Amino acid sequence: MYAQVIVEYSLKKLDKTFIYHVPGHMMQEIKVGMKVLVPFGHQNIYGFVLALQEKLETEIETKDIKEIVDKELVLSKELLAIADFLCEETLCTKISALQTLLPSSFKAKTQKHNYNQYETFISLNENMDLTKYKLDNKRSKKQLEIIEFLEKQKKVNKKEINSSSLNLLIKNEIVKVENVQKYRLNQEKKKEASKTLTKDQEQAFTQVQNSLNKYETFLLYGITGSGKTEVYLKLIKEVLKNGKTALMLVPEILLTMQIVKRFYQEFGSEVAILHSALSSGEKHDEYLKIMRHEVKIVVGTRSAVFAPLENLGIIIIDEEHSATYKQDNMPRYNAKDVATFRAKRNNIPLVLGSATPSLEAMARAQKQVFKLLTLDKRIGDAKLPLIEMVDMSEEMKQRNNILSSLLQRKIEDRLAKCEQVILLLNRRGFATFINCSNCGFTYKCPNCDISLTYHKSSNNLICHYCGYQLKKASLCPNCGEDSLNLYGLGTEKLEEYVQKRFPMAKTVRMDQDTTTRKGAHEAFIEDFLQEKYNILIGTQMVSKGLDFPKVTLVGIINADTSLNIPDFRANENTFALLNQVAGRSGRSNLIGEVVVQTFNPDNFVMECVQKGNYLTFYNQEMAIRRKLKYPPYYYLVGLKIKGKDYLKTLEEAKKIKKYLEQRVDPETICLGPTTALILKYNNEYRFQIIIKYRFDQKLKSILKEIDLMYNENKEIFLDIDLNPLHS
DNA sequence: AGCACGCCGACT
DNA sequence: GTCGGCGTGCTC
Repeated sequence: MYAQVIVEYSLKKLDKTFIYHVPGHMMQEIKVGMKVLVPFGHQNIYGFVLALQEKLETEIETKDIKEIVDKELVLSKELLAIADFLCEETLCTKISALQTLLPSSFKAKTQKHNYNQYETFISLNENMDLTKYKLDNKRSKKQLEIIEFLEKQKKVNKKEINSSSLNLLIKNEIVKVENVQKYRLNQEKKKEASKTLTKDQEQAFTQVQNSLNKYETFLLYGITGSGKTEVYLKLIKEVLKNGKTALMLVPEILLTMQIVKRFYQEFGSEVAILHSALSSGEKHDEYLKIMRHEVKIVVGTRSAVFAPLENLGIIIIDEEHSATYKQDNMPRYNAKDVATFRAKRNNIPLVLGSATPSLEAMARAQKQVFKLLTLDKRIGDAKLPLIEMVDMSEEMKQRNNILSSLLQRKIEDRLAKCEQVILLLNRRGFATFINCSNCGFTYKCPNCDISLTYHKSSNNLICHYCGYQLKKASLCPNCGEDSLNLYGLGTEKLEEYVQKRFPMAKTVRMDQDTTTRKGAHEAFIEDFLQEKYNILIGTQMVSKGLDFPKVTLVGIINADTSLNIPDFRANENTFALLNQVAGRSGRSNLIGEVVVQTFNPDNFVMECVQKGNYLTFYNQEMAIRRKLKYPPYYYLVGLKIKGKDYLKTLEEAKKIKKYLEQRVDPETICLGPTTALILKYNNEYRFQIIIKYRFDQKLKSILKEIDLMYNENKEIFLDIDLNPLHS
């Protein structure tokens, strides 16, 4: 028997199977989807078996497979099909598709490490004659004690006893030893009385329930606080009742910890979680639980969409509009597409939930491709917050350039009432750039084409793109004068300002800089929930999924930052972000307020945020997308051409553009090359070409061709992004 | 990716 | 005469 093996190196040249002979002793065990060790050239490397065959089609020399690496790991037909799908959707190699399906501990790679952890249990060996053993008067008192203890306890952890007498008992086979795999994460079920659903929730539930046995996509459009999670929980319970399994994706687990807790309460050890903040050992264990069918539900971030659940009954994607579902390095897959693929394959429903659906999703719902389910009321007596816009250009005249007088008054009011406040500023650090008033010098990143952000706590200047760091000098490094001025506002400065302005308030800042320590994020949230702080200051980290009943005021400090990014999704992202944060206010019986500080109060996005009107936003933004030929009316492809030499790279980009234009469908639009948003990044110049198309049968093969052409090129790097989220 | 093979420069 | 530089070519 022979096996087709794909090897561990991700190279276009090696993107094919190699045929190996299966030695006789492996014949019974070997299966398609297994990881094997094979001799390759002058070394032994790892690979996956993609097919088995009896005979060789052509007479070629073959080598023997060395060993089956892990008998438990067998990639299912479905996982292998997903790998094919990924190759097709992202133009990546087969092996890199397979590797991205797996947590790092299971990938095919040469360095290895044993991830399994065991616990040792001891018990009495029933096959031995205990009475006889005990009667032997050579036995020490300690030994007899242990035997007695084990007679009562039956089985105990070896750690509880561990003594030399125990070791003697083990040697004499009176006590037997058992190694049991220990999982790093364990959750007890804490049964909380299931909440009864509201009429709206019930209706949404029933509609999905009615199509549990067929492929259908639902868009659950539910405003913030409308209780989407409870609908998910009930659906999953229903699916489990039918003996099937469930997959639930969330944008970022840390920010959705409250949802995960709900899942643990409800399902306990039936849940596995998968996300990037887990250690590789923890991920390994969670993955094993899934493979061994010990869990029925997987909750996780993007890559959890590859969870090897069998007998899937439903896939749910919460916060469907979130950009985190798309991987922004190779392979650039979108978990939503993978979920759709799996839902189709398994004939099961896919539920997309959001308070601010992506335009793509809502457009499909409007065209009846997706079934629209609406939750337009908040649970309980909670009312939607009152949103006020403040024109910051007016405030600036009164020198209120950080907090408007309205926001200041309202903060004072909340502090007096002992209610809580969230302030959102989507920019970390202290000052966004530093400028010398004497000679005009500014600090810039030497690797990237942007100015450095000043972080006061560490007195560092940091590039937020490549991570370059520099200690800040007190005098201008160019002219030596003491005339460096700080401009721009970051969360660090905001916190300092708030502390000065409201000295009696306790503030806490949550951004990448304060939450790097593992668990810091959760600790902040827990403390804020317990009202140890009055004011929470943070980046968009504070916007998602959190439920603080005592928060009655949300201040959005600079609502325009995300609006001014030159990206076709800037409006959509801004609306989603502002709506999301606003939704943090007034989630209980207390009425909530939101103050949005903006320089563009007349912008339609701001108007829609103010009215909390998603559908108006949707309609207006759709008109813009149609006019400018952007998704969902057109599909996009983004090509990035990168290289160390500015001119050579630009020349090559122009060549690619020309080549494309000659070959694509006449209806297809090719734009560029233009400089990328950040022209120089990590010492490379970057240009981009955008392709817009509606139907183009040939496009993918043309792209594959171009990709191959630049594969060998050592000076120019080509990066193709099918359906990019940004442009 | 890694490793061998191969063909040119400064050394015991 | 040899050690070693890294260019190129191949891996069932």
